[in-house]
Amino acid sequence: MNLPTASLPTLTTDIVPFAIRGERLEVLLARQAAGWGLPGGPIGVDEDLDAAARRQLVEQTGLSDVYLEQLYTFGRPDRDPARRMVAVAYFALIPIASGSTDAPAAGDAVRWAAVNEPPPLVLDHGEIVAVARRRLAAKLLYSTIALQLMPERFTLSELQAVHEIILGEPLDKRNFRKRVLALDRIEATGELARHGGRRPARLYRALRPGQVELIK
Amino acid sequence: MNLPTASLPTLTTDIVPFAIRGERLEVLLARQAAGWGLPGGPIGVDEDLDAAARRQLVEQTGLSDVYLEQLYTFGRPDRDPARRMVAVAYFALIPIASGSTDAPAAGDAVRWAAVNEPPPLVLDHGEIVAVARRRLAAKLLYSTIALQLMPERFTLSELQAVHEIILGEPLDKRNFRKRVLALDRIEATGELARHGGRRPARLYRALRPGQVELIK
DNA sequence: TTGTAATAGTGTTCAAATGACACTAATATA
DNA sequence: TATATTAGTGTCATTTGAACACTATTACAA
Repeated sequence: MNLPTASLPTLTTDIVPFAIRGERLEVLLARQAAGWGLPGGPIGVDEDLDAAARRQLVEQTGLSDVYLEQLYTFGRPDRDPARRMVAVAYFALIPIASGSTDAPAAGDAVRWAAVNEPPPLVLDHGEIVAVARRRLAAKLLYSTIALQLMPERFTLSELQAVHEIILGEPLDKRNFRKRVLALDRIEATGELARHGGRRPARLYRALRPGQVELIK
Repeated sequence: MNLPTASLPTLTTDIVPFAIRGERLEVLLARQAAGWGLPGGPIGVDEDLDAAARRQLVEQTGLSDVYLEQLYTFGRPDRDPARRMVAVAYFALIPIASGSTDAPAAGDAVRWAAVNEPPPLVLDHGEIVAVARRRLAAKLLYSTIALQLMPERFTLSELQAVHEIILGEPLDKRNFRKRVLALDRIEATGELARHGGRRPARLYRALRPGQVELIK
């Protein structure tokens, strides 16, 4: 097995796995020798970039079949003091755990952290999270990307809460519903969500679940 | 000097240098062994990604001090049949040559090509140009990026023509002027552009020339 | 010198989209 | 049966966007 030579930077991926948990936007971190950081690692010699990100996410967090999008490539020569590393960064969107367990896997090798009050992260991972967060917030406004954070069935109140959490500001309930229904990207299932102690809400589902489309 | 080993992909940049020439959007190509392709090449072991792109653009085309933005990282394992190459792609915006010469440099090592009817390019460079073109068109709508294609002083008709060429559709003259002036990112210099044979136009300049700002 | 060709410059009106705003409905539980 | 809690619904005013035509200024030709 060959080791990196001095003639080439090492190429890695770093993945920012986002999920809405409780009332916050959180990131899933992976334990590393130097502290907490983003999941990711070296890209195989003949491995596709997207495939590498997907593989590392599964290996390190157990998460599969999630939305994944290339974010930016970080390559400041001093971003890793030890050796030259260039990271192709991705972000992943993990649906809200609708039922059952929400711990993805891997005992104490991973942890969730709030994006707003993040713990110190290794290298420039804090910056990568910040860039990813900005991109996510921007895309909320002109795409259907928020649906990738939702479970298969969800209520309009839940969808609105997701928008409010990411944008960091309250939205008008009637205007939100008007807009989101006019887009014609979700449909009512006919079922009701019953939680207890209040009026049950209609459940909706995405018309084209896998796709992220530009809107307006 | 070390050569690439089998354990790491080779990291390169590819730059899509856009300019408005005549009535078309064009790209500057560099002659390569296998045909015409984008300027670019290997990134130095301790070289910053942006710096590498900038260096290669100067070396291969003579263009310096242009707007440069990271586009996307292309890494399909089969994109180069010879060896594994991962390319961090950039696009550059070159101001319309206001006066004097517009040939950037480097005799027959470079050539301009229309983006609409592009010649066959090496590897996946055709795809990279297409992605860059889409990004440029998208950014026209929500940023001041078009100003990076303008000379220091320009007329509103010229600015409108740039938009029309990139968007591929005619724009209403009065609405265009209303919008662009309301943004408050350019100012009249007080000078007039005189070309001959017609009414001279007012010259404008960017208020913050280097900056690309998000609008509306 | 006058006429012509060419481009610069300028407002209004209508339609559509956006944003603000408050009450009734349905359920679980005390 | 009363109460607490969340779901669900429409209108109006303002802002924004789109369509639209004529006059002004110059160079050059007749």
